[in-house]
Amino acid sequence: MEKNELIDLDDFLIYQIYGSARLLRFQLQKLLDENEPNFTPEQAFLLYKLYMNDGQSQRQLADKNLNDYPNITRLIDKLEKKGYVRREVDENDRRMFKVYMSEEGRSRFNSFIPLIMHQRGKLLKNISSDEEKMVKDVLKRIEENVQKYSL
Amino acid sequence: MEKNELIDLDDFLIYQIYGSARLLRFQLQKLLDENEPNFTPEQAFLLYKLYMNDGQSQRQLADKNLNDYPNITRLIDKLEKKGYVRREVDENDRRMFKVYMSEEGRSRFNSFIPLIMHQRGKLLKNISSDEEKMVKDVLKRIEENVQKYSL
DNA sequence: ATATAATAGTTGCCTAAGCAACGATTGTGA
DNA sequence: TCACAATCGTTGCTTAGGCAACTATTATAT
Repeated sequence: MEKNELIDLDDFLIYQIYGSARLLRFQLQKLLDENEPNFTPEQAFLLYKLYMNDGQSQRQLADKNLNDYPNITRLIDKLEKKGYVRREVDENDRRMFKVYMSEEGRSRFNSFIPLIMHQRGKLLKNISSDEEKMVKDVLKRIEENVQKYSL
Repeated sequence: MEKNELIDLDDFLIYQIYGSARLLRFQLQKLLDENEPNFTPEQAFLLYKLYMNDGQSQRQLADKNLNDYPNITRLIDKLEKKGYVRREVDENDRRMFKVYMSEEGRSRFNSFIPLIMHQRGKLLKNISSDEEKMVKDVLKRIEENVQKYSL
Protein backbone atom coordinates (compact mmCIF):
# COMPACT_ATOMS: atom_id res chain seq x y z
CA MET A 1 0.00 0.00 0.00
CA GLU A 2 1.76 3.10 -1.19
CA LYS A 3 0.55 6.68 -1.16
CA ASN A 4 1.30 9.30 -3.76
CA GLU A 5 1.06 13.06 -3.59
CA LEU A 6 -1.86 13.96 -5.79
CA ILE A 7 -5.26 15.52 -5.50
CA ASP A 8 -7.66 13.02 -4.03
CA LEU A 9 -10.18 11.74 -6.51
CA ASP A 10 -13.03 12.98 -4.33
CA ASP A 11 -11.63 16.49 -4.61
CA PHE A 12 -12.40 16.58 -8.30
CA LEU A 13 -15.62 18.49 -8.64
CA ILE A 14 -16.36 16.41 -11.70
CA TYR A 15 -16.11 13.19 -9.76
CA GLN A 16 -18.34 14.59 -7.06
CA ILE A 17 -20.99 15.67 -9.54
CA TYR A 18 -20.76 12.28 -11.12
CA GLY A 19 -21.31 10.59 -7.77
CA SER A 20 -24.17 12.87 -6.79
CA ALA A 21 -25.93 12.17 -10.03
CA ARG A 22 -25.67 8.44 -9.49
CA LEU A 23 -26.90 8.68 -5.94
CA LEU A 24 -29.82 10.87 -6.92
CA ARG A 25 -30.78 8.57 -9.73
CA PHE A 26 -30.67 5.66 -7.34
CA GLN A 27 -32.90 7.49 -4.91
CA LEU A 28 -35.40 8.41 -7.59
CA GLN A 29 -35.49 4.85 -8.84
CA LYS A 30 -36.28 3.70 -5.32
CA LEU A 31 -39.10 6.21 -5.01
CA LEU A 32 -40.51 5.01 -8.31
CA ASP A 33 -40.26 1.35 -7.35
CA GLU A 34 -42.10 1.93 -4.12
CA ASN A 35 -44.94 3.92 -5.58
CA GLU A 36 -45.25 3.58 -9.33
CA PRO A 37 -43.27 0.53 -10.28
CA ASN A 38 -42.31 -0.23 -13.84
CA PHE A 39 -40.71 3.16 -14.48
CA THR A 40 -37.10 4.19 -14.65
CA PRO A 41 -36.00 7.75 -13.91
CA GLU A 42 -35.18 8.29 -17.57
CA GLN A 43 -38.61 7.09 -18.63
CA ALA A 44 -40.15 9.39 -16.03
CA PHE A 45 -38.14 12.33 -17.36
CA LEU A 46 -39.38 11.60 -20.84
CA LEU A 47 -42.98 11.45 -19.64
CA TYR A 48 -42.39 14.71 -17.83
CA LYS A 49 -41.36 16.33 -21.10
CA LEU A 50 -44.45 15.02 -22.84
CA TYR A 51 -46.58 16.11 -19.95
CA MET A 52 -45.29 19.64 -20.38
CA ASN A 53 -45.52 19.55 -24.15
CA ASP A 54 -47.32 16.67 -25.78
CA GLY A 55 -46.76 15.58 -29.36
CA GLN A 56 -43.07 16.34 -29.70
CA SER A 57 -40.95 14.56 -32.25
CA GLN A 58 -38.31 12.14 -31.06
CA ARG A 59 -35.70 14.64 -32.18
CA GLN A 60 -37.21 17.29 -29.98
CA LEU A 61 -37.39 14.93 -27.05
CA ALA A 62 -33.67 14.26 -27.23
CA ASP A 63 -32.41 17.37 -25.55
CA LYS A 64 -28.85 17.97 -26.43
CA ASN A 65 -27.12 17.08 -23.20
CA LEU A 66 -29.36 14.32 -22.14
CA ASN A 67 -30.19 11.72 -24.69
CA ASP A 68 -28.92 10.72 -28.06
CA TYR A 69 -31.36 9.67 -30.70
CA PRO A 70 -31.06 5.90 -30.56
CA ASN A 71 -31.71 6.14 -26.88
CA ILE A 72 -34.93 8.01 -27.39
CA THR A 73 -36.04 5.37 -29.84
CA ARG A 74 -35.54 2.67 -27.26
CA LEU A 75 -37.03 4.60 -24.36
CA ILE A 76 -40.15 5.22 -26.42
CA ASP A 77 -40.24 1.59 -27.50
CA LYS A 78 -40.44 0.60 -23.86
CA LEU A 79 -43.02 3.21 -22.92
CA GLU A 80 -45.08 2.32 -25.98
CA LYS A 81 -44.98 -1.36 -25.14
CA LYS A 82 -46.29 -0.53 -21.67
CA GLY A 83 -49.01 1.55 -23.24
CA TYR A 84 -48.02 4.89 -21.72
CA VAL A 85 -47.19 6.55 -25.01
CA ARG A 86 -47.99 6.28 -28.69
CA ARG A 87 -46.31 7.34 -31.94
CA GLU A 88 -48.19 9.05 -34.74
CA VAL A 89 -46.65 9.75 -38.12
CA ASP A 90 -46.45 13.45 -38.89
CA GLU A 91 -48.47 13.88 -42.07
CA ASN A 92 -46.47 16.92 -43.15
CA ASP A 93 -43.17 15.10 -42.86
CA ARG A 94 -43.47 11.37 -42.92
CA ARG A 95 -39.95 10.90 -41.61
CA MET A 96 -41.13 12.09 -38.24
CA PHE A 97 -43.22 10.70 -35.44
CA LYS A 98 -45.14 12.78 -33.00
CA VAL A 99 -45.13 11.20 -29.58
CA TYR A 100 -48.22 11.46 -27.38
CA MET A 101 -48.97 10.34 -23.85
CA SER A 102 -51.78 7.85 -23.56
CA GLU A 103 -54.49 8.39 -21.02
CA GLU A 104 -52.98 5.71 -18.85
CA GLY A 105 -49.56 7.27 -19.11
CA ARG A 106 -50.96 10.62 -18.14
CA SER A 107 -52.88 9.34 -15.16
CA ARG A 108 -49.99 7.23 -13.90
CA PHE A 109 -47.75 10.24 -14.23
CA ASN A 110 -50.26 12.51 -12.56
CA SER A 111 -50.33 10.36 -9.49
CA PHE A 112 -46.57 10.49 -9.38
CA ILE A 113 -46.14 14.25 -9.39
CA PRO A 114 -46.82 14.85 -5.70
CA LEU A 115 -44.26 12.19 -4.83
CA ILE A 116 -41.63 13.91 -6.94
CA MET A 117 -42.35 17.26 -5.33
CA HIS A 118 -42.26 15.73 -1.90
CA GLN A 119 -38.92 14.09 -2.55
CA ARG A 120 -37.57 17.28 -4.01
CA GLY A 121 -38.53 19.05 -0.79
CA LYS A 122 -36.76 16.48 1.33
CA LEU A 123 -33.57 16.51 -0.68
CA LEU A 124 -33.36 20.31 -0.64
CA LYS A 125 -34.55 20.68 2.94
CA ASN A 126 -31.56 22.51 4.40
CA ILE A 127 -30.52 24.15 1.17
CA SER A 128 -31.50 27.77 0.61
CA SER A 129 -32.87 28.91 -2.71
CA ASP A 130 -29.82 31.13 -3.05
CA GLU A 131 -27.59 28.13 -2.72
CA GLU A 132 -29.66 26.14 -5.16
CA LYS A 133 -29.51 29.01 -7.59
CA MET A 134 -25.77 29.31 -7.23
CA VAL A 135 -25.20 25.63 -7.83
CA LYS A 136 -27.30 25.79 -10.96
CA ASP A 137 -25.35 28.81 -12.08
CA VAL A 138 -21.98 27.17 -11.54
CA LEU A 139 -23.09 24.01 -13.31
CA LYS A 140 -24.27 26.10 -16.22
CA ARG A 141 -20.96 27.89 -16.45
CA ILE A 142 -19.11 24.60 -16.39
CA GLU A 143 -21.30 23.43 -19.25
CA GLU A 144 -20.50 26.58 -21.16
CA ASN A 145 -16.81 25.94 -20.61
CA VAL A 146 -17.31 22.46 -22.01
CA GLN A 147 -18.90 23.94 -25.13
CA LYS A 148 -16.03 26.38 -25.65
CA TYR A 149 -13.46 23.72 -24.92
CA SER A 150 -14.99 21.48 -27.54
CA LEU A 151 -14.41 23.90 -30.38
CA MET B 1 -49.24 20.82 -28.28
CA GLU B 2 -50.56 21.72 -24.86
CA LYS B 3 -48.77 23.41 -21.98
CA ASN B 4 -49.34 22.68 -18.33
CA GLU B 5 -48.50 24.72 -15.27
CA LEU B 6 -45.65 22.89 -13.62
CA ILE B 7 -42.03 23.43 -12.78
CA ASP B 8 -39.96 23.00 -15.89
CA LEU B 9 -37.90 19.85 -15.87
CA ASP B 10 -34.69 21.86 -16.22
CA ASP B 11 -35.52 23.66 -13.00
CA PHE B 12 -35.09 20.48 -11.03
CA LEU B 13 -31.65 20.68 -9.52
CA ILE B 14 -31.54 16.91 -9.70
CA TYR B 15 -32.13 16.92 -13.41
CA GLN B 16 -29.48 19.55 -13.87
CA ILE B 17 -26.92 17.61 -11.88
CA TYR B 18 -27.82 14.56 -13.88
CA GLY B 19 -27.25 16.43 -17.12
CA SER B 20 -23.98 17.96 -15.99
CA ALA B 21 -22.66 14.57 -15.00
CA ARG B 22 -23.46 13.16 -18.42
CA LEU B 23 -21.90 16.08 -20.20
CA LEU B 24 -18.76 15.93 -18.09
CA ARG B 25 -18.44 12.21 -18.63
CA PHE B 26 -18.81 12.76 -22.33
CA GLN B 27 -16.11 15.39 -22.28
CA LEU B 28 -13.74 13.20 -20.31
CA GLN B 29 -14.32 10.31 -22.67
CA LYS B 30 -13.42 12.57 -25.55
CA LEU B 31 -10.22 13.66 -23.86
CA LEU B 32 -9.32 10.03 -23.26
CA ASP B 33 -10.07 9.01 -26.83
CA GLU B 34 -7.88 11.76 -28.22
CA ASN B 35 -4.90 11.09 -26.02
CA GLU B 36 -4.97 7.69 -24.34
CA PRO B 37 -7.50 5.63 -26.22
CA ASN B 38 -8.89 2.40 -24.89
CA PHE B 39 -9.96 3.84 -21.54
CA THR B 40 -13.38 4.80 -20.29
CA PRO B 41 -13.81 7.44 -17.57
CA GLU B 42 -14.86 4.77 -15.10
CA GLN B 43 -11.78 2.72 -15.84
CA ALA B 44 -9.67 5.85 -15.44
CA PHE B 45 -11.30 6.58 -12.07
CA LEU B 46 -10.51 3.07 -10.94
CA LEU B 47 -6.89 3.42 -12.01
CA TYR B 48 -6.78 6.72 -10.17
CA LYS B 49 -7.83 4.97 -6.99
CA LEU B 50 -5.18 2.33 -7.43
CA TYR B 51 -2.63 4.99 -8.23
CA MET B 52 -3.39 6.65 -4.91
CA ASN B 53 -3.52 3.40 -3.02
CA ASP B 54 -2.37 0.25 -4.73
CA GLY B 55 -3.39 -3.25 -3.70
CA GLN B 56 -6.94 -2.55 -2.56
CA SER B 57 -9.55 -5.28 -2.52
CA GLN B 58 -12.43 -5.09 -4.96
CA ARG B 59 -14.69 -4.32 -2.03
CA GLN B 60 -12.59 -1.34 -1.11
CA LEU B 61 -12.51 -0.11 -4.68
CA ALA B 62 -16.29 0.00 -4.85
CA ASP B 63 -16.85 3.27 -3.11
CA LYS B 64 -20.35 3.54 -1.94
CA ASN B 65 -21.69 6.12 -4.37
CA LEU B 66 -19.82 4.99 -7.36
CA ASN B 67 -19.79 1.32 -8.10
CA ASP B 68 -21.58 -1.75 -6.97
CA TYR B 69 -19.61 -4.95 -6.64
CA PRO B 70 -20.49 -6.73 -9.86
CA ASN B 71 -19.48 -3.59 -11.68
CA ILE B 72 -16.06 -3.59 -10.11
CA THR B 73 -15.62 -7.19 -11.12
CA ARG B 74 -16.30 -6.34 -14.72
CA LEU B 75 -14.27 -3.13 -14.79
CA ILE B 76 -11.30 -5.03 -13.41
CA ASP B 77 -11.86 -7.83 -15.91
CA LYS B 78 -11.51 -5.32 -18.68
CA LEU B 79 -8.48 -3.58 -17.23
CA GLU B 80 -6.85 -6.93 -16.53
CA LYS B 81 -7.45 -8.11 -20.07
CA LYS B 82 -5.72 -4.97 -21.33
CA GLY B 83 -2.85 -5.66 -18.96
CA TYR B 84 -3.16 -2.51 -16.88
CA VAL B 85 -4.03 -4.27 -13.66
CA ARG B 86 -3.63 -7.66 -11.99
CA ARG B 87 -5.40 -9.57 -9.23
CA GLU B 88 -3.54 -11.37 -6.48
CA VAL B 89 -5.25 -13.61 -3.98
CA ASP B 90 -4.95 -12.34 -0.44
CA GLU B 91 -3.18 -15.14 1.44
CA ASN B 92 -4.76 -14.18 4.74
CA ASP B 93 -8.27 -14.33 3.34
CA ARG B 94 -8.58 -16.33 0.20
CA ARG B 95 -11.99 -14.89 -0.59
CA MET B 96 -10.33 -11.62 -1.45
CA PHE B 97 -8.23 -10.31 -4.27
CA LYS B 98 -5.78 -7.49 -3.99
CA VAL B 99 -5.72 -5.41 -7.13
CA TYR B 100 -2.43 -3.93 -8.34
CA MET B 101 -1.55 -1.65 -11.23
CA SER B 102 0.85 -3.13 -13.73
CA GLU B 103 3.84 -1.14 -14.85
CA GLU B 104 2.13 -0.45 -18.13
CA GLY B 105 -1.03 0.66 -16.39
CA ARG B 106 0.98 2.98 -14.20
CA SER B 107 2.92 4.54 -17.03
CA ARG B 108 -0.13 4.98 -19.25
CA PHE B 109 -1.87 6.59 -16.33
CA ASN B 110 1.09 8.79 -15.52
CA SER B 111 1.09 10.25 -18.98
CA PHE B 112 -2.56 11.00 -18.60
CA ILE B 113 -2.39 12.99 -15.38
CA PRO B 114 -1.29 16.32 -16.91
CA LEU B 115 -4.16 16.08 -19.39
CA ILE B 116 -6.65 15.61 -16.58
CA MET B 117 -5.28 18.57 -14.69
CA HIS B 118 -5.30 20.69 -17.80
CA GLN B 119 -8.90 19.81 -18.54
CA ARG B 120 -9.85 20.46 -14.96
CA GLY B 121 -8.36 23.93 -15.26
CA LYS B 122 -10.31 24.68 -18.40
CA LEU B 123 -13.61 23.50 -17.03
CA LEU B 124 -13.22 25.52 -13.84
CA LYS B 125 -11.67 28.54 -15.53
CA ASN B 126 -14.18 31.18 -14.51
CA ILE B 127 -15.24 29.47 -11.30
CA SER B 128 -13.74 30.72 -8.06
CA SER B 129 -12.51 28.31 -5.46
CA ASP B 130 -15.18 29.64 -3.11
CA GLU B 131 -17.82 28.71 -5.62
CA GLU B 132 -16.31 25.32 -6.18
CA LYS B 133 -16.23 24.76 -2.44
CA MET B 134 -19.82 25.81 -2.06
CA VAL B 135 -21.01 23.50 -4.80
CA LYS B 136 -19.20 20.61 -3.19
CA ASP B 137 -20.73 21.53 0.13
CA VAL B 138 -24.26 21.69 -1.24
CA LEU B 139 -23.84 18.39 -3.06
CA LYS B 140 -22.59 16.84 0.14
CA ARG B 141 -25.61 18.09 2.07
CA ILE B 142 -27.95 16.74 -0.58
CA GLU B 143 -26.24 13.38 -0.25
CA GLU B 144 -26.69 13.52 3.51
CA ASN B 145 -30.35 14.24 2.98
CA VAL B 146 -30.55 11.20 0.78
CA GLN B 147 -29.04 9.08 3.52
CA LYS B 148 -31.50 10.34 6.11
CA TYR B 149 -34.39 10.00 3.70
CA SER B 150 -33.48 6.40 3.05
CA LEU B 151 -33.95 5.32 6.65
C1' DA C 1 -36.08 16.52 -63.35
C1' DT C 2 -32.86 14.01 -61.25
C1' DA C 3 -28.85 13.10 -58.58
C1' DT C 4 -27.09 14.46 -54.16
C1' DA C 5 -27.33 16.02 -49.54
C1' DA C 6 -29.68 16.46 -45.30
C1' DT C 7 -32.88 14.84 -41.84
C1' DA C 8 -35.68 11.43 -38.79
C1' DG C 9 -35.56 7.36 -37.05
C1' DT C 10 -33.80 2.36 -36.37
C1' DT C 11 -30.58 -1.47 -35.52
C1' DG C 12 -26.36 -3.68 -33.97
C1' DC C 13 -22.50 -3.66 -31.14
C1' DC C 14 -20.29 -2.03 -27.22
C1' DT C 15 -19.66 -0.35 -21.96
C1' DA C 16 -21.66 1.07 -17.45
C1' DA C 17 -24.54 -0.20 -13.90
C1' DG C 18 -28.40 -2.25 -10.87
C1' DC C 19 -30.45 -6.63 -8.98
C1' DA C 20 -30.80 -11.34 -7.64
C1' DA C 21 -28.92 -15.76 -7.30
C1' DC C 22 -24.92 -18.33 -6.81
C1' DG C 23 -20.17 -20.46 -5.17
C1' DA C 24 -16.28 -20.27 -2.24
C1' DT C 25 -14.14 -19.00 1.94
C1' DT C 26 -14.23 -17.52 6.62
C1' DG C 27 -16.53 -16.57 11.26
C1' DT C 28 -19.66 -17.82 14.87
C1' DG C 29 -22.54 -20.34 18.10
C1' DA C 30 -24.40 -24.36 20.01
C1' DT D 1 -16.94 -30.01 15.89
C1' DC D 2 -20.37 -28.92 12.83
C1' DA D 3 -24.13 -26.40 11.14
C1' DC D 4 -25.32 -21.70 9.98
C1' DA D 5 -24.39 -17.07 8.92
C1' DA D 6 -21.61 -13.53 6.92
C1' DT D 7 -18.39 -11.96 3.47
C1' DC D 8 -16.00 -11.58 -1.18
C1' DG D 9 -16.45 -12.14 -5.57
C1' DT D 10 -18.87 -13.86 -10.04
C1' DT D 11 -22.58 -14.62 -13.47
C1' DG D 12 -26.96 -13.75 -15.80
C1' DC D 13 -30.50 -10.68 -16.79
C1' DT D 14 -32.03 -6.10 -17.34
C1' DT D 15 -31.92 -0.82 -18.69
C1' DA D 16 -29.31 3.38 -20.12
C1' DG D 17 -26.47 5.22 -23.35
C1' DG D 18 -22.59 6.10 -26.99
C1' DC D 19 -21.18 5.20 -31.91
C1' DA D 20 -21.51 3.85 -36.62
C1' DA D 21 -24.04 2.07 -40.31
C1' DC D 22 -28.36 1.72 -42.27
C1' DT D 23 -33.41 2.92 -44.41
C1' DA D 24 -36.83 6.11 -45.66
C1' DT D 25 -38.31 10.59 -46.60
C1' DT D 26 -37.59 15.38 -47.77
C1' DA D 27 -34.71 19.41 -49.38
C1' DT D 28 -31.27 21.28 -52.58
C1' DA D 29 -28.70 22.21 -56.43
C1' DT D 30 -27.56 21.91 -60.98
